[in-house]
Order: sequence, then C-alpha cells, then structure tokens
Amino acid sequence: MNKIEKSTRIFKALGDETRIRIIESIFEEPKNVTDIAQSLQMTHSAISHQLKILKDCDIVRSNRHGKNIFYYISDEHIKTVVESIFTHTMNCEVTS
Amino acid sequence: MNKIEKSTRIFKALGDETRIRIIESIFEEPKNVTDIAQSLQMTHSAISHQLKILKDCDIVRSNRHGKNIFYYISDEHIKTVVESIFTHTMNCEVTS
DNA sequence: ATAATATATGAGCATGTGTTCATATAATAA
DNA sequence: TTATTATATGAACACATGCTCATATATTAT
Repeated sequence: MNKIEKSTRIFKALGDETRIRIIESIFEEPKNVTDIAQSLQMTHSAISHQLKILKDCDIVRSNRHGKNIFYYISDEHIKTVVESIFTHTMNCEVTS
Repeated sequence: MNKIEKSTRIFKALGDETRIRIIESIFEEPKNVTDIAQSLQMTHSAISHQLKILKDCDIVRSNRHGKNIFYYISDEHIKTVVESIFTHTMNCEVTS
C-alpha cells in the first residue's frame, strides 16, 4: 500500500457523517460503544461497524475495562487534521 | 449545512484515489484537464467529472486560458491538510 | 451453571459512487 | 462558415457502502 492508497483510505474513513460524529463524540475523552451509540442516537451495531472501519486505519484505538470497550482517537496528528477542517469549514462556504 | 456536514463533504471529496491523484498532480502548479488526464492515464471525461466534485466543495478552482481550463488547489489550508496526511501515512502503518 | 450486559460480525438490501459512452458546449483555426 | 481542439455533462451500469437484523462472542453477576 503506497502513500496515495493509505492517504485515500484515511480520508475515505473520515468522509462519512456517522464516523465524523463518532470522532467528535470521543474527541475530548474515550467513550464505550453504548455511550457513543446513545450520544449519536444510533444502534450499537451501526456504531460498532463504523468503529471497525476507523480502527482498521488506525484513526481510533480501544481498550477494554470489564464489559466495556473504550474507544479513543489514536493520536494528535489525526485530531489536528480533523480540527483543521472543522476550522476551515467555518471560513469558507461549501454551497452547491 | 452545518460544520459536520461541510467537513464530511470535504473529507469525502478527498477520499477517492483518483481525486487524490488529481490533487497531487496539480499540487505544485495548475494544469489543464487534458494534461491531468494524461498524467493519470485516464479519460478526460473521468477527470472532468472528478474535478467537478473537487470544485463543488471548493478544494480546487479554475480559470480559462483560451481553449484550456487550468485547475489549481484553492488555498494553502487544503494543501496543508493533504500534505499532513501524506506525512502521517509514512509514519504509521495502515495494514489490515 | 445460567442470565444479563456489552460488543462484534455476517447477510441482505437499499442507496451512493465512479467509470464509460455519447453528446453538448466553448474557443480557436482554416 | 465549418472543422478542430478542449472541456462539460447526462444516462447507464457495475461496484461500493451503510444500515438493519439476527446471531455470535466476551465479561461479569447471581
């Protein structure tokens, strides 16, 4: 997998509203699947499927505490990129 | 369109191999559609369709010079984000 | 052990996406 | 004007994607 393929895969993972909302939801602190599902008002199944995609390209990681599995954003690099685009969208109009 | 929707739309536009290759191709200097198509070894039609998607969310802009229409990346902000992910993929493995 | 809670995952289905092909539009040249 | 070159765009089709539903796995409690 070359630079282009890897980068495309990360952008593709970020290019879904549910996954961006998940990222926003765990941006400040780790959350378990049930809490994420509750905060997005979606089924745990749907969230779990999307978390797998984020995990497969190392955007999020997880660790288990008892019955719960907590997910968090892998590193500051990704956080910076997401925040950067959040800021970007406030300054420029994406209309048509 | 809120922050999440706009951001998702930009990431989605970046989350396609053809479009990332287009961005890479015009990263340093503007190019016309024919030259981009040639450099990616794809039809001008396919490139034109993808350029429209990039243009619609203001990732690229264009200006005409005679028969040619030159495309370039809209601003440094986007360039920084793309370069940032390019760098990111060199340091972390995206395997599975 | 059984039950309850939390999460993961495969199948199925509806919707979205990217390419090709044909055609349309625009600018320039003959 | 007509021809040529450059680009845009709609329709069609194959493939990808995201959700739901059912089921499986894992941990803890009784």
